[in-house]
Amino acid sequence: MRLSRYFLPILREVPKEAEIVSHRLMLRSGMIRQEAAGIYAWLPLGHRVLTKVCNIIREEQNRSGAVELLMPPPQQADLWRESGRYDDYGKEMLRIKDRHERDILYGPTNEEMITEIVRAYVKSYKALPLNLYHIQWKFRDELRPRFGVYRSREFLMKDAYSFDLDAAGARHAYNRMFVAYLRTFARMGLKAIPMVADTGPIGGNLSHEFIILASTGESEVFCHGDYLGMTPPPADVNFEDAAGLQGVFDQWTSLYAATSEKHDQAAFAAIPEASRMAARGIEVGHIFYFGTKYSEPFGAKVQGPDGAEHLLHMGSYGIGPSRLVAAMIEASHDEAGIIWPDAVAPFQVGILNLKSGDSATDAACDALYAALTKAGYDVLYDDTDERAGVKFATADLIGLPWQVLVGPKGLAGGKVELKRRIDGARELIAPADVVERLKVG
RNA sequence: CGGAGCAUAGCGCAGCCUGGUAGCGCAUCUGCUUUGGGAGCAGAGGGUCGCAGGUUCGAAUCCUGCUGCUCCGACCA
Repeated sequence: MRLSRYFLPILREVPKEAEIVSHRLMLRSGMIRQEAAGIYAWLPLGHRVLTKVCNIIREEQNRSGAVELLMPPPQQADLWRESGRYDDYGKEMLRIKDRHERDILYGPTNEEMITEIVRAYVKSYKALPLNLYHIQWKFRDELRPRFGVYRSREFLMKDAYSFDLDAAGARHAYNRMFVAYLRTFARMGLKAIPMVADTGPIGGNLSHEFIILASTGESEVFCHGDYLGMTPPPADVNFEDAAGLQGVFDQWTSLYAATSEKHDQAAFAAIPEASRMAARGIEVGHIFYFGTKYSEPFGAKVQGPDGAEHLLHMGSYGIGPSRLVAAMIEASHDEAGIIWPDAVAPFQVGILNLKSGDSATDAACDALYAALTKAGYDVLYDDTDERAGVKFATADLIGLPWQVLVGPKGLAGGKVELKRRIDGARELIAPADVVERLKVG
């Protein structure tokens, strides 16, 4: 993409409402624009990151055996009356009347709808296990939205719902998601720690929050320091192997880790002092096993091998991609701007033409742009006629992981400069070697 | 939902108290000079001063109502 043809509204000054660093940087780098309290438009740069985050989530959900569908944001109130949550949910639920005075709501979650769908079609244990997920906009009318897309009213959520014949099957389903989540966050360059959690209004008896550590995190968390050194499960983990997955689960839950609500001072004190970590955390995922809480009111049953009818055992599993984007910035930035992990960077490589209009520099940039694009990289080519300093500042602000600086000084020696955003390391390199060099990482 | 505040150009702000032709910085456009870490000079464009009433010869400014937004607290992917 040529920057001169792109839509990247960079702000030099920060809008006053932005309190936390991720909100400030998302506004400054032209990723989002606020349209109302807690409601945001995703501008092209932000949309690119959000899309990449969703794709990683999607790949790992699919790998674990979950199946994607798409349910609508508006739902009929009657569906929620079946579970009793239409009255329970309170003012967080956005309620609407259509032209026929029918009660409609903008979905804050989808347990009811997915249970209705499964109830309609799934009649036999042979269709199980089943895990259906979608990535869709949710609305929760928060008392006080804040911190940009971190706590917005409209937000994107990946929500998965598992259906099994019995508690043992549901436990396997829970562990599949547990492992998929470990992999998902690791691929985004995040160290997410699973912590014992409250089940809250969703109900149930087994639940974990996935927390990443960041000094600006909302909740206080306590855990064993060894979590930071643990290796996530590999890509070829066997999701059919119930015992193997339970082993991974046991390993990742063997050490102490809890949010402040579930904190056990005595257990924490038992950890050797050097390994005790008390920090701030950001919740980026939450998984629940809740048994027959919804299948019972909905009458969602299948016939088992014994010929009898069995209520489905369910779990639900959420990740907020829009919040995740903000969380990644909280966890990875410096004074100059965002530092994106390669996997989610809006563009992997930036080409900075330090002297637009100089024919040799233009030609070198054009050639590099063509070569990198052909090699499959997402490239942002800054071909504007801004000064070099402006281009450096822009590339660092929007967090391009690799930056190729092309100017007359370097080209005089047959070189361009390759800069790594994360540590500022630079190396002089021949333009023809850039593609090969990036493969090394 | 309790408490506090704000609303004037894309962004940040002044002007309001004491009514009298709507301003500053950044950004944008034009020209010249610059050109490897957010350039300089000169010029230009851009506003129903959140909305609706009222007071007044005259309202950004005073009064009333409304709307939107932000911050602090309790709740939340």
